[in-house]
Amino acid sequence: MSTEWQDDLRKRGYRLTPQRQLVLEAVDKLEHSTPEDILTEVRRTAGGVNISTVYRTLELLEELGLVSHAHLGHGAPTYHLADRHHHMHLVCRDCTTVIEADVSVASSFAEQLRESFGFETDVKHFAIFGRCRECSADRPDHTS
Amino acid sequence: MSTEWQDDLRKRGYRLTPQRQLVLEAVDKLEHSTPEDILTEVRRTAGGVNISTVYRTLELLEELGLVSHAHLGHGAPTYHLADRHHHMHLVCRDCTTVIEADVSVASSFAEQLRESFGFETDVKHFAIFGRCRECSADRPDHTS
DNA sequence: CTACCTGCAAAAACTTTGCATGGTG
DNA sequence: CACCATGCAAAGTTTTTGCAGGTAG
Repeated sequence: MSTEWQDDLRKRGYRLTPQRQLVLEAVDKLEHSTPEDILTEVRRTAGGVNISTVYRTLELLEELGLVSHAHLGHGAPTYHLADRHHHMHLVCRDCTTVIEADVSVASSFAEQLRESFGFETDVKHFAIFGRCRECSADRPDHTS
Repeated sequence: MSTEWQDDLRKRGYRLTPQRQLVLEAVDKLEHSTPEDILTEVRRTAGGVNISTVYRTLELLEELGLVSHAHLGHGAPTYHLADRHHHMHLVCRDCTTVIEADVSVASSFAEQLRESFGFETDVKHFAIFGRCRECSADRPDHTS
C-alpha cells in the first residue's frame, strides 16, 4: 500500500527510498530528537546511513510539511512530526527539564500580540525559558 | 575612579583587564551583538584581541550579572547589558525583522504558566517566533 | 612574584557541499 | 536507463580547550 505522503513525494518528483522512510519513522518514534539522535536510531536498521543524508532528508520532509523542528536550547534543533506535537516547550534553565504544554495556554498571549503588533505567534518554534517548580523552590532567588 | 562592577570583579578574585573593559563597553554600545560583532568593535581599539577572549569574557560578565544573552534565531546568541534591555523579541520568520516589546505584555501569560506548571518564565531569553503584520498580510496562509 | 589572563593553535560540535557510485521509477 | 539520492570526504561555521608566555595586584 501507498500512504499519502509517499504519493505526495512522488507527485513532486522525489523518490521514495529506504533512508527517507527510516528517518521519518525515527522522528515519529523518538520525539524531540536531534539529527544525531535520528542517525543513531536509523542505523539500528540500516548501518551505512550517513549524517548528511539525515540532514538532507529532514530538510526535505520539512519542506513536504511532514516534520517540523524546534529550538529547545543552545544546541542542535529537535525534530518532530508536524501533525502531532501541538505543544510548546517550557525549558528550565537550571535542570534543563522540558515541560510540554498545550498551545492553548498561550492563546490569550498570542491574541494580545496580534492586537498590539499585528504579530501572528508560533509559540512552538522556540522554547519558553525559565525555571521549573522544583528549581524555583530550591533557589528562590535567581542570582544566588 | 572605581566603578561598582570593577570592585565586585576584584572582590571575587578576578582581575581587571583592558580586554574586559573593552568587551563590556562594546556590549553597551552595540546592543544585540554577537560575539563576532563584539570582537570587531573591540579590535577598533585593541587590534590583537582574540575571539576566545571575547567568549571567555562574555561568560564571566554574565556570571557577574552584568550582561545577558538572548537567542533571536538559529544563529549566534546576542549579548546586551543586563540592567538595560527589559524587553522581549518578536522575530518574523519571513523577513527576520525583530520587534521589541515590553515584557509587560507577557505578564498574564507568565502568570498562567506559574499557576499551571509552577514555571517562572523568562520571556526575554528566547525570541517569540511568528510573522509580522506585513508578512502576514502579504501571504495570509502560512503554508503557501 | 605569583596566580590569573591572554593569544595562539588545535579541536570539538554542528552543518553543508562536491563528487562518484548506486538505486528508483 | 536517465536521473535523483546516497555515502564519503572535505570544508565551513561557531564555540571550546590546552598551553606557554604575559600582566595585574
